[in-house]
Amino acid sequence: MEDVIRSLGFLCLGSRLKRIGEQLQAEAQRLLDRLDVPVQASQYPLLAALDRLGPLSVGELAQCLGVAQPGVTRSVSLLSELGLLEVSPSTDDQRRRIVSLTWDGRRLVDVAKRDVWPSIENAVADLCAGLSGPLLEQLAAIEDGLAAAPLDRRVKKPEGAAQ
Amino acid sequence: MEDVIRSLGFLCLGSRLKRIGEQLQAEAQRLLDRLDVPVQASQYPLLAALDRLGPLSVGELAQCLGVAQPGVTRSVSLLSELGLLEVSPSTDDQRRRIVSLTWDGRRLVDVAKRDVWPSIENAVADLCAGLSGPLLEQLAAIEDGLAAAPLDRRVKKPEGAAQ
DNA sequence: CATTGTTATATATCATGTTATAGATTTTGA
DNA sequence: TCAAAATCTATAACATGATATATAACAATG
Repeated sequence: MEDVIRSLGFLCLGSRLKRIGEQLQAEAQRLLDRLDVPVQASQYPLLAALDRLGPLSVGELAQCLGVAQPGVTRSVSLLSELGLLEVSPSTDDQRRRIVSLTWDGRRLVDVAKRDVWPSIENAVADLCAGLSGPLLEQLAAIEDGLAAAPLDRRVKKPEGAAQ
Repeated sequence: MEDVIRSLGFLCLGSRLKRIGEQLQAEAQRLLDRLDVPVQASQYPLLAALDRLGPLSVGELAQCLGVAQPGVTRSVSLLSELGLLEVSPSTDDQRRRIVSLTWDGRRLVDVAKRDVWPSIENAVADLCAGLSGPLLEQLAAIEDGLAAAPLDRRVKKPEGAAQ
C-alpha cells in the first residue's frame, strides 16, 4: 500500500517529520524503560536542560526547549510529583518559579547520562550514518532504516563488556 | 539562550523532528485557513489519501498514512460530521467500513489542490531549497529558515496574477 | 501612591498521537 | 457445523503539543 505521506513530498513534510519523531521517541522509550523510572522519553529534554544549564525558570525552560510555556508548566508539575524536580520562588521576582533537579533527579540524570543516553545517541547516529543528499531522501532512508532495524537493535554493546 | 534540543544532536532527534513538524503544520495551517473550512492541517493527508487512492477502509487508511487505527477512526468521525466524508459498510465484510469523499469533500480537495496545496508545497520546497549535507545541519537550516521567513512569506504569487 | 500596562505562570480547552481492550464479524479447522 | 482463532473497528485512557485566558506580581506614569 502506497505511503501517501511519503508520496506527497514537501506538501506533507510537517506530518512526516512528526511521524518519524514519534517513532524515534517510541523506540527511545524502550531503551529508557531500562531505568525503571516512570518518565516518558519526551520529558528527558527538560531534565537535560536543567542538567546543562542549571536551575531555570519556567519561561527559560520553554525558551531553551522551544516549546510553549504551558507545556513546561505541566511537565514540571509531573516531574515534581515524581520527586525529580523542585520549584522555588525567585527571590527577586515573586512571579518567577525556579525549577531545579532534586537529589533524585540529579541521580536519574547521572545514571541516564552514563547508561542510556550514549546508547540512544549511538543508535540514532547509526541510523543516520552515511546519510547525505536531499532531505526527503534522507527521511526515506531513516524510515526504511527504522523498519529494517529498530533502535534497540542498533545499540552497540559497550566495548570490553563481559557480556 | 541555548537551544538544548539542538545542542543534544542525535540524542533528541525525535523531539526535534516533532518540533519542526509541528511548526511546519502550524504555518501550513495559516495558508489552509484561506479555504474557510474548519479543517486542521493534520487532517488533509487523510483527504489526500482518499483523493489519490479512492475509497478505503479504516485499516487501509491507517496503513497508507502510517498512523494507528484509532487515530483514523477519530479523524473519520470528525470529517464525517463536517460532511466531507461518508462511511458505508463493505458489502463482502460487515466488519469493514469503507470511507469515501462526499461531494463537499471532493470539492474541498479540488479547491485545495488547485489553490493551496501548490503554494504550501512551493513554500516548503523553497525552505528546503539548496539543503545538503548531514541531516542535523539540514534541520538547523530549516529551523533558521523558518525563523527568518515563515512559510506564508515564501509563497510565490501565481505567475501572471493581477495582483 | 494609585492606576495602568507588562510580564510570568497556571489553568482550561482542544487536537491528535499513542496503547490497550472490547465487541462484532469472518475465517479456520477438528 | 461449531468452537476457537483471527481480524476489523470503536472506545477508553493517557500523553503531550497547541492557543486563549485568568491571575498575580512587577514596572511605569500621572
